[in-house]
Amino acid sequence: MSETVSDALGEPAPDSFADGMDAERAPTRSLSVADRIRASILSGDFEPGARLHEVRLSERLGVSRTPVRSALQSLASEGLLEYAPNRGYSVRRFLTSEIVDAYEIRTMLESLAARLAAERGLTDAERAVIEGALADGDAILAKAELEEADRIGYGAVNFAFHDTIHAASRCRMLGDMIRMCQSVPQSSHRNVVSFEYLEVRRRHEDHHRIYDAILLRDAYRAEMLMREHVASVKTGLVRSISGRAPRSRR
Amino acid sequence: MSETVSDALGEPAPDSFADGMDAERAPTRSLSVADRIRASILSGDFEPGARLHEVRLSERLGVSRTPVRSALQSLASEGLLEYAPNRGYSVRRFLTSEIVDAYEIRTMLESLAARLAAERGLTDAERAVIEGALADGDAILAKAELEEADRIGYGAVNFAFHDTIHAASRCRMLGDMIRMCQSVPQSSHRNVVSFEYLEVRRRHEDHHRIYDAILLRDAYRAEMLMREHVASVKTGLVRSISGRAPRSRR
DNA sequence: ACCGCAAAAATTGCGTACAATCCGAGCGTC
DNA sequence: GACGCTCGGATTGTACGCAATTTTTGCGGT
Repeated sequence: MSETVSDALGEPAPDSFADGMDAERAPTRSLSVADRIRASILSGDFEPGARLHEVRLSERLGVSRTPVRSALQSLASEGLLEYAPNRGYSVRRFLTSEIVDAYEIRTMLESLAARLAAERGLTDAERAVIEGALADGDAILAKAELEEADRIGYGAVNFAFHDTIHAASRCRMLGDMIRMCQSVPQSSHRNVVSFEYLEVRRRHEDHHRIYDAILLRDAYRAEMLMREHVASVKTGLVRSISGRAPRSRR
Repeated sequence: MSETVSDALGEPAPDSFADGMDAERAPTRSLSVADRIRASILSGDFEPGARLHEVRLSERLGVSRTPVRSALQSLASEGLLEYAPNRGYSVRRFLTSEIVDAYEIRTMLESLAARLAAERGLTDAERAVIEGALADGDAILAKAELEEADRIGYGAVNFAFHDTIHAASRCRMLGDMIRMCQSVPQSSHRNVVSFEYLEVRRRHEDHHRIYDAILLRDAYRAEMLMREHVASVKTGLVRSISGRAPRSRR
């Protein structure tokens, strides 16, 4: 059993691209268009390095170039696209080294979030969410084997756990940066991390310990546990990339 | 003797706002306008929370609303402005806690950069730059007292040192994120950090040790030294904010 | 006076036309 | 045949006008 790395530590799922039926909950076309293009890229509709022509996108999406340009600029600032003046936007090409590096960064940021959460404490609501997530995870793992539905369920549990800690850090910039790390597409869904029962169980145990440390306001332990927790996912990713060490960069 | 925190670890200096004489080296109006508005904000031309009206800016800058809108969006993604759909952009208000938090984040990121630099090694050019910066710093500190020019000179030395390590991390996202931390305006140049001779000397000694660790490929030591190096600046900032502990948040 | 509501003003969002720039094909020269 | 140049098409950058939304203003009721 294995799943994409993205689920290993929790991540929102994209939806389809050119569905004109899009509910368009977004308050403005620019934002809506950005969401749709982002989802399209993350679902692999464009080759890495492909140019994104403003007119074609605007025709395909049924809007003018203006909101498309705005959306492209947003996506570039998110790191999903590259921009060259007078030469437009293209899908950013991620080297495997960049994907691994994103986990290095995320390791530092998530461990900081855990430390800050421990230092600053949790609200009642946050405690409730985490305890719910831990209980749900316990339930899923009570069975000795994981089905597809369990993996999806655990992904949600996992996301709730981490997301709540980000919130508990009371530091918006930190959450934003972690989001940027998560938005690095995992090499077009090609890189998978080992997702065996024991791996999940171990990560879930980590969650329990991290929560304990935060509750006890043990900032140092919370930081170190979270650091190891995320770093282990990186290690698994590196290993799965093909058993050999992360290849030289550039 | 003291200087703004921004110089304590190196940061580019902004230039004036509406100087139409602006060389406009930027390849496009949008980028040029973004630079000018950014400089204007960082130099304190706008109150925190102030709305930025597109038409007024476009008139003041002598361009149409289109590049202004593009520039505002860029600045918002940099974290300098806040955006609300249909309600425009306003200068982001930074709580002192957010400024301190930015240093917390930067501590983690810079220490990671130092570790990666140690793991991955320096190019000849990078070694040369750092050794030059260290030598220049030695020269400045040979005198037992610092004049204004020395402080400016040391700021440049300091910037070169850190910037080269960021580059040596071979991790673009890391550099980008550190830049975001640096772009948090230090509470309108009001927060200053102790900048006495001994403080600078100590930081310069840190630089020497960090460089040694990187040269020796001692990743752990490089990380820890850099962590303490940046954290000490944060501590100084917190102390200078008024001698009392960082006040409770929210 | 205070509150709610409606119309007007101000401001942002979007569409479209035009200008500037970039890229490649074709041609001429060496 | 290779190199450089010019020209044409394609694409992005900018200006401007109108539509949509928000905010302010003004009025009537209580």
